[in-house]
Amino acid sequence: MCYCDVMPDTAIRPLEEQICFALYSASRSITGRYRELLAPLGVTYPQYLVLLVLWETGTSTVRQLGDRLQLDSGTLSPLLKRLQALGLVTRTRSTLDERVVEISLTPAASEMRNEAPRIAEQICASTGFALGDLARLQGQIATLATQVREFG
Amino acid sequence: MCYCDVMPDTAIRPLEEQICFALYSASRSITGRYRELLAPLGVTYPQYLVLLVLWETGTSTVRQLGDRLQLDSGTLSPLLKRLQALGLVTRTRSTLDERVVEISLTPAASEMRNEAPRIAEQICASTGFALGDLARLQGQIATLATQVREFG
DNA sequence: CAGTAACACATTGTGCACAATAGAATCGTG
DNA sequence: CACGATTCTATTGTGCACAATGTGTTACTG
Repeated sequence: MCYCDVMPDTAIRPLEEQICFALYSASRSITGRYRELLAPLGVTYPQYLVLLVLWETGTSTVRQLGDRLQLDSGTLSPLLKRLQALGLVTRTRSTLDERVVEISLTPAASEMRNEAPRIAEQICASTGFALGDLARLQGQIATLATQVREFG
Repeated sequence: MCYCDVMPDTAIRPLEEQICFALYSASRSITGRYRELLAPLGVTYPQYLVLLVLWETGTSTVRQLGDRLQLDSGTLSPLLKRLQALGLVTRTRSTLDERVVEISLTPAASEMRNEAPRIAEQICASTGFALGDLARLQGQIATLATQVREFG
């Protein structure tokens, strides 16, 4: 019998002691902190994630963005249209493979990259964790996510 | 300077190494696992969280549910109406304070509680973590969330 | 090379999250 | 007791997530 979320007599652990609620709650808390920091830039956290990938790659297909962020086209298609409406990305259909849409940064979005280090720094500070502890924690959470996705 | 999400030369850490993305990604992964397990019961994960609280308290006000789950009425009001439509909760306005709406379990929802231990057990197994490690991880994540909410 | 399978992206519909606002009830203070 | 402030819930509007489906394109296979 598993004692993780369940007590011996089949009583249920309060949600404050369940791993999923911890992840769910923490994710929303830290996303809320990002919301404050990203407000001046006018983008949401999922939009910022797309920019993070594009700052690294320059150009990505919708598929590549989806693989990286674990998001499908149902989420990305409208999100990318909003980024395009904000003048931050361009969407051009590939000439080699007409199924593919390539997403590229505009100069405005490239400029925004300068703000990223300060934002990341403030997020780290908000956690109250030492950097080593934070890295260790991040690694364990990433391992758990991979495990659940692949062998759940 | 913070090295958590930021490299010395102001290069940005790839999102795979950022704590927020780890939380965001892990939360969605494990919620997806819950989705499979909860499908036979016909409820979503946020709805299940409400049931978890009510299995513990029997009756709660909307405010109490919101405090516990860190959700506001904009999220809870429609969610609770859906739970009512499913025949799992009743919503009655308090006679002592007419502003308050009290949420109570129906017998059908009380029955469902028997399924909870098995679900929790399978979630624990899906993580691939030892129970002690899982508890330690859960504690650290909860600490981080509190820190970000209160001192972010 | 014809036909079918696989792939990339978009669309539709449902259900969260959350900000902003509204409306009704209660509380506190003069 | 009056009345302004606070509390509790609901509503509206925007933006994710995700399942299911549709459409056009490319790849495979006989």
